[in-house]
Amino acid sequence: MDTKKLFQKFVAFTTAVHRVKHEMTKDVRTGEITPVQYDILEYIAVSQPVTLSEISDCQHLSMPNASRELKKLAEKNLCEKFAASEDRRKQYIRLSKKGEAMMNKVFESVEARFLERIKHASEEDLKEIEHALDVLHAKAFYS
Amino acid sequence: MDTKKLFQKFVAFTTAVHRVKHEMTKDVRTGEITPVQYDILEYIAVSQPVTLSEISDCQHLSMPNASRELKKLAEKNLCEKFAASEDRRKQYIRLSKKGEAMMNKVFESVEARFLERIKHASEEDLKEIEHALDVLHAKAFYS
DNA sequence: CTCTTTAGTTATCATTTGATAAATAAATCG
DNA sequence: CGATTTATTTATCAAATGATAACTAAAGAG
Repeated sequence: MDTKKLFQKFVAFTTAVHRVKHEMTKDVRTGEITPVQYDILEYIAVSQPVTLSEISDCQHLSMPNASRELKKLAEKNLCEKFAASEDRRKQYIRLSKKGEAMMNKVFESVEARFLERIKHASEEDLKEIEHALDVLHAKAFYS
Repeated sequence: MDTKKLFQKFVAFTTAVHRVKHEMTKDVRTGEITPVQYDILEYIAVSQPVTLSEISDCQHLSMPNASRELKKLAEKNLCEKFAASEDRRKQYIRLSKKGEAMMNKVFESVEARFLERIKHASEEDLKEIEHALDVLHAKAFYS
């Protein structure tokens, strides 16, 4: 196998994923939050409940900066902190009602665009897409 | 086909691509340039020669901001502008020798990590990966 | 019970990024 | 030719982000 060619495809593909993701989410960000705050909210939505340390690690933010941004999100009533019973230093974070509502709207909108994007795909195509997602996730974009 | 489930895979996959790309490129950025400047350089490297307007469009930067960042890159001798003969308002932009050298090193390093990432894949696996890249690029992450 | 480590906060400062207004200069349109 | 559009620049300001130091409070180790 010509891995050089494979690598080029890998790069082009990665760029395409970036572009498409940006296009699908660019206007879902309300004026209320910054890009970094949106990323944090998205992460919480998918992984809640999470700790501050996890946000810091996964979003590549220092603890002080993560703490600051989370405070702003809490002030905007988009997420809530609650103490962990096992360890009183820790706190778990989850979306508030308002945060849930916002992220639900976001995901609905993104899903609609996704469906639009695959609307001309046949049942076969969809199977192929699903399989391709599984393959790449497992063999190239694993953690 | 359960498109709900497919959408969830799509989201999880997109996140994984982000994460992997970040991991593969995080330390290739020398201290000399900012993240936005790195993105511009990467875009020039792949698409050169490009115009300022193209950078502005593709990198989602306003013209004034694109112009500013490009000026900084030119001052660092990482890229060069040259007038377009057809239209004297335009200028084409390409990497300088130094910029080429920098980006070559970057791509080498990323390629090495890519190879590391797929080193345990069999010849069959590689074929499957390549096919999956083609399928997804054409049917889900097209432009 | 001290010592060290872990989780998180607050404050501060520098840098980066984004947004906007106003300018130049060349191309194109009528 | 004059008016408009296109490509780009410069300047300026506000906001977002990143980095660092110094702090509190609880947990865990010996």
